[in-house]
Amino acid sequence: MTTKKNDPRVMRTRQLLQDSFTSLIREKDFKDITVRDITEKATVNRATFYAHFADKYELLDFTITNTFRDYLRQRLNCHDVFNQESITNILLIMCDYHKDLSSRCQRSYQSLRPIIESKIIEELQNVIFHLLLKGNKNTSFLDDDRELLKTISTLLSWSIYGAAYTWNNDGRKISAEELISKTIPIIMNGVGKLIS
Amino acid sequence: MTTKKNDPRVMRTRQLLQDSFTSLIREKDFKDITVRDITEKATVNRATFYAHFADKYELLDFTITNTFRDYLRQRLNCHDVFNQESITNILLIMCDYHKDLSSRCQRSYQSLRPIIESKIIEELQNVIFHLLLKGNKNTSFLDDDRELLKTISTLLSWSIYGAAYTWNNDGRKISAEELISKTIPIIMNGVGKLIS
DNA sequence: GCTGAAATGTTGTTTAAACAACATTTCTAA
DNA sequence: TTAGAAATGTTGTTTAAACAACATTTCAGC
Repeated sequence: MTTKKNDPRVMRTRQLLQDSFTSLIREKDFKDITVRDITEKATVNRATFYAHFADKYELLDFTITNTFRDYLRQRLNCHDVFNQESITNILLIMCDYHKDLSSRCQRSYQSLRPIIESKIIEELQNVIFHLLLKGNKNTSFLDDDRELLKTISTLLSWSIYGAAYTWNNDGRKISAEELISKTIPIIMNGVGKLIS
Repeated sequence: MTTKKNDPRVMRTRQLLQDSFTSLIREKDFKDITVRDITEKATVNRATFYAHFADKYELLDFTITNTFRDYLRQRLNCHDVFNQESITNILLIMCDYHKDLSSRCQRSYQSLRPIIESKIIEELQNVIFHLLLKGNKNTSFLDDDRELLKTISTLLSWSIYGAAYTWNNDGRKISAEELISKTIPIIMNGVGKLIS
């Protein structure tokens, strides 16, 4: 079966599985959720599950990537360019995201973290990279330039993710705004000269 | 295609079509709703629509019957027997139903009425018949008895439907409770001696 | 450790949904 | 009135979902 991912049936099935999973993750720890649970709630045959995902980890990846992408899109202005404002916004978004996730997945937040971390950062890295690209549209594009932007977006995505995660995990002892005012100068200092 | 109606795919498709239709009926008059509109909103192929329903009228029937049945089930105690209390309750339910329907289908209420009327009454008739049956469980069942109960439920369903419809359509100049106190005595008088 | 039950994957077959293409009817506006 | 656009039905083919049956792994309780 060479599942065309634009077939309405395929999209529906994936959506049903994703919805079912998001609903289950509110109630149970990830490790206690079985494939059977997921497919039953989704009213999808178990064999169909395996036609789409290797196992529940792959569905987790899919779900996390999707919802996080939506989350970003919703709160990011599509005309945004890389600057202090947009990076500040992203840090704020990441703070909220961790806050939301940890409350929405009470049962699983800790066990999920190591699994989803890389996906989130990857997505974040991508967004930042594209912000950087847009800011440099007119300049000629040597491979070296691209590499530099890649490096910057890697560093930024990890540091922003890490800052927000640590803030949330340590109990949010300061406000998100305080965190931002402490963190952003350092971040922007680091890349300031490179991209001006 | 001999559509087994307990296949999850079949149930899902019908539900999607029904939901799409209920949503469209809020916005548009029934006559302005095309089969294409329905299937597009439901993300179901148009040909699939015709595998389930002959035309939009059949979907209307299906939807009305379904939602009305749910509406009744929700507000009717399953232990109810035929008596003044349960019939009063049914009249009240029918008043609410007409009130709801006329507000929810502003665009179509008048054009829908003649089409759905028979389905609603049929359903109502069924419910009342079963209430009557339960009340007479122990007595021996001659065909003549059944016929009498049939006749009673026909009369009651039409009169109750008619009373509620007229009340709603004339602008609800009295409260539902007033309507009930005026109507129920007459209704119960008519059948009173027959079923005691 | 051993056993049986539950969960996980896998496979072949059947069935319903998607799709494209077509003929027919109904509307609409020039 | 008439041309063409849109909506309605219909059909044959392709594809994905459902299903049942199976082997394999995991795991809890004895």
